[in-house]
Amino acid sequence: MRVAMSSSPSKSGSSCGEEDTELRRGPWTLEEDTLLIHYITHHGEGRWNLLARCSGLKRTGKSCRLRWLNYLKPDVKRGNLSPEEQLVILELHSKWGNRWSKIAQHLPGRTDNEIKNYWRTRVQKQARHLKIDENSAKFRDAIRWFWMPRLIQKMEEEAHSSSSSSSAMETQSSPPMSLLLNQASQASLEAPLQQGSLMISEPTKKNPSSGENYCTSPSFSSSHSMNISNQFPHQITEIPTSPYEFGNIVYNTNNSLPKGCYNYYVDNNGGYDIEGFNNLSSSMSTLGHPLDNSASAHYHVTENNWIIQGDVADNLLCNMDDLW
DNA sequence: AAGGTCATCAACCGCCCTTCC
DNA sequence: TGGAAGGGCGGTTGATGACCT
Repeated sequence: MRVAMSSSPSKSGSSCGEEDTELRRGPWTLEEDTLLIHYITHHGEGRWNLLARCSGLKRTGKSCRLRWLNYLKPDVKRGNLSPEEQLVILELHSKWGNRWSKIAQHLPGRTDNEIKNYWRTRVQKQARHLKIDENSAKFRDAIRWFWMPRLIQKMEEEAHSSSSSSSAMETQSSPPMSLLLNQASQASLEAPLQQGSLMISEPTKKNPSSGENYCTSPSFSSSHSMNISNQFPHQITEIPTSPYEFGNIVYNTNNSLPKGCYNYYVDNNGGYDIEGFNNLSSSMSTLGHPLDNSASAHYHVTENNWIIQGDVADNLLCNMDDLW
């Protein structure tokens, strides 16, 4: 069937009277919204073409459905995506690609359209800025190694700020983080192309590399640990065997954490810049860092843990607050 | 202040699958 | 069983507002 966006009336039988000759298009008016809400309130969802005919709306069934699902439905969330939600999107997109509706199932209140728009306007934009193919392993690694840790950092920051202001409020507003991440983890288990699961752990107290207590920037009392189980990521090329640095960012491997763990440590500084990221990216590529774009080799994450730490990373990385 | 550019997002399009008759 | 209708999904477009010069 092809829904003709034309003025031709429906051929199917209908008890809802005469059809109009002109179907409306474009932005919905308040009157149309009210009409749609009123109709669905009394008749429920579904049978969208019938709804379109019977409600008096001069819209196609598809248009009505889209308007309801993406905008009018009571449980649709409005406003910016939280860092937790962004993290889930990044994680699930790495598994499923552009399966927006499937990803949306794990983000209560968010629509596939919203997630798709987010990806196109934010994520793809960064790929363009970095001059990296959005589908490349390099870009996926950039997301995993820098942007996801940054989101985790923001989540921690928000958790700290909300806990300091009101623990009661936190229990009201924070559950989506654990909920969503659990869902992402569960989704990973269900995914046919399973590449890993994702969870947020309690802050690690020790630097796994040195065994010493790990200390981030003064304004941030705990490090962030992101554990991602094995089989992930599959594109990464080679692993450094000893710590090495870029500016104040240290890359390290160690075997002190349980196999299957994949840890990021990010400091609390923001204010990154695109150029810095590009420099970092190219530097890492020359040394065979995961940002290397070679797809021929495989990274066995079960044997390694990476550390990224520093206190003036703002000179090296993108400004995540601007990016996201 | 005005015009140009860019980013965002609601809405539409076309394809495809499922359900119904 | 096959065609029509209903509905879902990913890709794309265009209106609008923010920002810049």
